[in-house]
Amino acid sequence: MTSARAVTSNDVARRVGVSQATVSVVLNGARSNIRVSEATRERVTAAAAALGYTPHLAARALRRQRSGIIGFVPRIFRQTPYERPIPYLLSVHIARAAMLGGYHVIEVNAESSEARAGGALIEFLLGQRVDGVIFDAPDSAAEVRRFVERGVPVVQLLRPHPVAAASTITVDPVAGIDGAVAHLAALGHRRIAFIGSSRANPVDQHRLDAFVAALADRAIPIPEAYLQLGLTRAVEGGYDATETLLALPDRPTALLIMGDSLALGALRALYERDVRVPNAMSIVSYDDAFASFLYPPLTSVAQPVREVAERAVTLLAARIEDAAAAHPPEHVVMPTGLVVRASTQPPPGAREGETK
Amino acid sequence: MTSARAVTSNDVARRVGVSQATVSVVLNGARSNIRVSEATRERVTAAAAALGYTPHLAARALRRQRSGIIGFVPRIFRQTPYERPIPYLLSVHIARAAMLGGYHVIEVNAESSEARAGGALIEFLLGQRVDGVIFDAPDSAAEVRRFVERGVPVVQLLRPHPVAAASTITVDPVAGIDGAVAHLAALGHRRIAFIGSSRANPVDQHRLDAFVAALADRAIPIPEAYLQLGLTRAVEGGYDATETLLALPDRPTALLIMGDSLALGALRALYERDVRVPNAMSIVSYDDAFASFLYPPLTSVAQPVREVAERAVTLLAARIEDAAAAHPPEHVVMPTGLVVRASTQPPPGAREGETK
DNA sequence: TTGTAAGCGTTATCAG
DNA sequence: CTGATAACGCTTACAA
Repeated sequence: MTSARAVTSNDVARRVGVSQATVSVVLNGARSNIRVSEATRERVTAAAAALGYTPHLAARALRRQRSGIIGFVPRIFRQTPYERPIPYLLSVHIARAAMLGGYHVIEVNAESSEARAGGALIEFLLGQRVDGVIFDAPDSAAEVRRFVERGVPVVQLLRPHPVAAASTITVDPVAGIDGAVAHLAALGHRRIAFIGSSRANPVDQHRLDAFVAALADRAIPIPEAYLQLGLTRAVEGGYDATETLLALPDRPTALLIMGDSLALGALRALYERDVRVPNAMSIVSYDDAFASFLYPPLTSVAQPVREVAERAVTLLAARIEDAAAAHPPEHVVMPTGLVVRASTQPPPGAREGETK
Repeated sequence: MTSARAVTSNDVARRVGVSQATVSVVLNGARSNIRVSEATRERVTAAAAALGYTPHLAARALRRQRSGIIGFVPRIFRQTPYERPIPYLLSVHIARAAMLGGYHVIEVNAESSEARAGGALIEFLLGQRVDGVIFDAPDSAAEVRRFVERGVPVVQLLRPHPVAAASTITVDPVAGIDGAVAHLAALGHRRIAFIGSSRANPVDQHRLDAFVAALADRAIPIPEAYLQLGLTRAVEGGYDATETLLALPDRPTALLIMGDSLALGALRALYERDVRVPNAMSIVSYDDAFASFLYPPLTSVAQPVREVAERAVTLLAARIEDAAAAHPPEHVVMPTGLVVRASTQPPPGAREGETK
């Protein structure tokens, strides 16, 4: 019932009647020129399969001075997974891209800031001697530096901290947000409100700026009350902001909402008040994570999450596989785009009339 | 710019002017009785901190013959968390519980059956010499056996395969489903439809049986057309099933839906046809994963996901930490319960009248 | 109280 | 073409 000691390359060697080194050479494929006869090669692979041999990765990592592992540190949880769709998608795509590149991913999750503050998760990745690390919106610059200091290649995604030697891959919201405003304006909307996060983070500020600029370009006025910022709790934040907007004397006809989770809350507020989407209110979300699953399927500003993930992996792989070369940090910026679905329509009284 | 070799316990030792073994003893805390003087202890810990020493886990695992890692193999991906809510929650709770128990979790994900079939993920966990494995609805019994054969403790969650030596933690749907039917019946519903998966899996069969039995107990008839089974794609499956039910001449007044994702699709179909929930149609979902975020917040049969996760970890920990003892497989069954929210109401013409 | 040394399972560098 | 052999960084008897 208890585990007999796991089978080692030595066991395989003994069974074939060959040295352990030969087993290693055979099993590592075409490395170090083809020096083994076809006959022994076959006997070795057969024996390995028969015994169910699986190389001990820890031993290999120790010897090779390379773990073959990329660490992934997603942003801290808020509430439930359903309120953090982007890190989830990143996780999926990073794992896939890494496997294609011959790496494995170890993802460390903390459900709270405190759990993370202890540093146990970071310490775990350091202890595993990960070959590279991907941060999604790191908690602090200090976390990032832990790796940089040790010469571990790091790439920060989406909401980077300013750390000199770390690469970043971010998304430029301008094209998507301008596209969204253009789309709404073309439909005839002139009362467009914005639901977003506080301006504390430059990324959020950037989105807001893009929105304000897009309105200005089209000479669309923007009352102060149309800017709903500083939301903390995702779904509930969207709900509250929408309630506030609906109570306004001059209610907006369209909402630009900085996240699918926020949009979920907004939809709820609208349903409750019987404000139909898109008939009475148009909605555009940001993320395009699960926007297509909602009813109505939401027009959304799409972040190229998959491309970001793939780029992150190839960027790390290049640094890992040629550690000797100088690798100045790269700063990649990827574009956003608009996906039009069923949540946008001309505003209520514009059905047949001015398109302006 | 390139990584100087990572700092080892040897480096720490040299800096303090003490043997490497002493460093190891100090840093492993109170293990192997207190044999080091307070003075050297302090100098060692100080030096370790100063140098930023992090033990090389691979080396430790090699020596200790224990990785300190629990593997988690969630069921195969479907797109977003909204289509696979349960494994997502399991992941969160397993990671938390493991950390509390002094373990780390490595979770391996495949976005498709093919990616998994290659066995690279399983091979990775075997190679890491995980101390134990948690499967969430394993893909095949063969996967599970790979670990059992090697004496690695295994626990299968929710949808186990019949593998002799593996423990299981499952959920009994009866209490929750009977509770749901009782709740609907008490509200006056007599036309209750069921949206679920094919009967291929015993777990799904069990849920269906529970539903049929609950109806029989209350002498509520169940037309064949009210059983919508064999759905494959989660959100879309719920949508299609609901459309079919709405087209029936004798339309149901309540839906019992075997998953939050299915319910998401159902809600969409209902919104599209302007069937108001709960006024014109009552809905109960199964899972209670994100049921509370939808509008209206759904009455739902709750699976004790967190308890399942915690139990899985403690079960494994017991086996890992006392490998010598005989550990017959355990088969834990946990109960479900009903959470009443806003998606259930008396059926349309029963507002004031017969309750029976 | 501390140091020495063996060995965990690999890979890689040598000779043969 | 193949076999010794020396690390990799750590834990743990055992010796001093």
